[in-house]
Amino acid sequence: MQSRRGAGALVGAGFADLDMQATRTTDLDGNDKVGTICRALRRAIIEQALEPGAKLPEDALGERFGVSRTIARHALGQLAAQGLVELRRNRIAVVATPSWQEARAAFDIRIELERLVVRQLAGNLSRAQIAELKAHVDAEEAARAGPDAVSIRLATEFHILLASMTNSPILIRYVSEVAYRCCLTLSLYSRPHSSECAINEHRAIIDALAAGKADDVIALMHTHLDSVASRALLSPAKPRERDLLEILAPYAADESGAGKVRRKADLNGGASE
Amino acid sequence: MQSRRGAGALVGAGFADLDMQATRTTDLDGNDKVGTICRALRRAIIEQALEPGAKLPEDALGERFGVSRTIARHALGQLAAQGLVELRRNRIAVVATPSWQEARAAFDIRIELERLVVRQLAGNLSRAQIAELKAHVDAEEAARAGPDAVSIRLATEFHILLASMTNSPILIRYVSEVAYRCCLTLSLYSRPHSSECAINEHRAIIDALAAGKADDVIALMHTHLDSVASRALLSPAKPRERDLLEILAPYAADESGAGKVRRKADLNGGASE
DNA sequence: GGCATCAGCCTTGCATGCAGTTTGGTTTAT
DNA sequence: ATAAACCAAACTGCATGCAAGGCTGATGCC
Repeated sequence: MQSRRGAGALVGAGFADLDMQATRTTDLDGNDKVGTICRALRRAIIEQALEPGAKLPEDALGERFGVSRTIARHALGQLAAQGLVELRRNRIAVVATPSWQEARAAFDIRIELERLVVRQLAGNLSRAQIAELKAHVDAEEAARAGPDAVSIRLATEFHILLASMTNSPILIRYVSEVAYRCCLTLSLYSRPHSSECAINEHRAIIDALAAGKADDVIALMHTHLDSVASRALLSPAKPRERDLLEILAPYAADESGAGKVRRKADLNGGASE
Repeated sequence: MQSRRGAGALVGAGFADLDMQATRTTDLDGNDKVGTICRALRRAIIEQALEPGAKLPEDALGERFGVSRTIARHALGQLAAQGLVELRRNRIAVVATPSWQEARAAFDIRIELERLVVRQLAGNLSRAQIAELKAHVDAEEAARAGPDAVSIRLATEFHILLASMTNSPILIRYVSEVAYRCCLTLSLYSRPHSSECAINEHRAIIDALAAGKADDVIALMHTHLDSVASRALLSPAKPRERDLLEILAPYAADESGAGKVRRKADLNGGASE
């Protein structure tokens, strides 16, 4: 046994069912144990089982996945390279907590990358591929009954599925990475997910892709991603649990006027600094 | 000591002067030993001291940099995540050898990303930043006398310098990564580097940025990168040492001409051993 | 009572050791 | 002589052990 104390940090985070699942994505990670941990952690992150800021001690990870710290450490390094984890020297790794500006930048990048995807794909999809896309959207539809986390993951994976049809490893990788990053930001800034419109937009994109109308697809994808970003990032700062100092600011100075809600949050809220 | 055989693989690769240099770039890598090795290796790769396909045994790396295999391994993992190194299970890591299609895709992505950069930067640069850019181009100019490798590196770093002025960590990172990848492909497919035009184009971009004419800058950057890509990737396939089968094809049927060059050494020797 | 100091544990940083896989040369059988 | 089999060295995959740095709670001082 190697755990000392931190094991508890992860135990409650909902790992029960995603240990060895390690399904597709693409091949952002290898096929070895490191890759397994990466996929499991990423999935936990994008499904919000691990919220931004959650601690990821090497010991606990290693114990949980039945590997040594060495491997857990390596996996954290990979996830850090993908921007999902923050690694500070001599400190416990944590799930990344992108700022609002970073989130916005990620969406901007994503829009450009996915423009490349649909530009290349428009009119070049096989019948089987179109069927696969439609099946995925059907799965999204079905998942509306389930938890939001799954809907969000499926919506993200729709875009990754699209990218994977380009057969361009680089494009696939960057789209995957940035899509996951965007997905991560949703858990930070987005209000309860409303997926119905996204699903319709996905269907529209598929139709336009099948019709081969490149310009239309590009426009559709752009507005789709833009609206996703807008829904997610509407308020320049809606720090859920991000900055303890900001959260507690309203409570800080009101020893007297107990009923008041001092909107200190506007400070970094409006200015979006 | 820990080297067994492969130590020699790297000794001849020109590491003498780039061990602990570990200059800026941005913060693609950490500040620790792993980051040091990453930066050194990346620099060796983009300066073509390590050609695509060169072997990178963990032992040799560790010995050369005075660290254990663990660290060397981690560094290789990071570089693999950035696409500069290829990692196959149970096999020696090698410098990445992107296909022509991948190279083209990398340039396409780069064009989009750098469009974001200049769009954001146009008209928003301080006097000091403009001076810094001009100084960099001057350095490029000065480096024309030196080896091509340095010119290529400086040209790449001009773009990274631009990106770093956006203050968007994500954009900086992706531009850096993809720029390095493109730089790597130059050593595969490009003919002897001709840098004079690139330098002029860089100056033009700076001027347009300073003038704040966003559309002009975007167009300039686009044509600049496009021409770089064209110069580099003009011939859809010019495999320098890539495909052993292709290289040896001419030699296949001539047992008679014995006085020819003893190509045995170039087989795997040209790259690493 | 409040604040600075400090000690001990938790955690990371890194090296080393062992086991399994690949490699390339040698041996052996045809 | 050729090709299959084999064997030893090299290399990777991974776990473990030790030292150093950060965090937490306790102690002492103001």
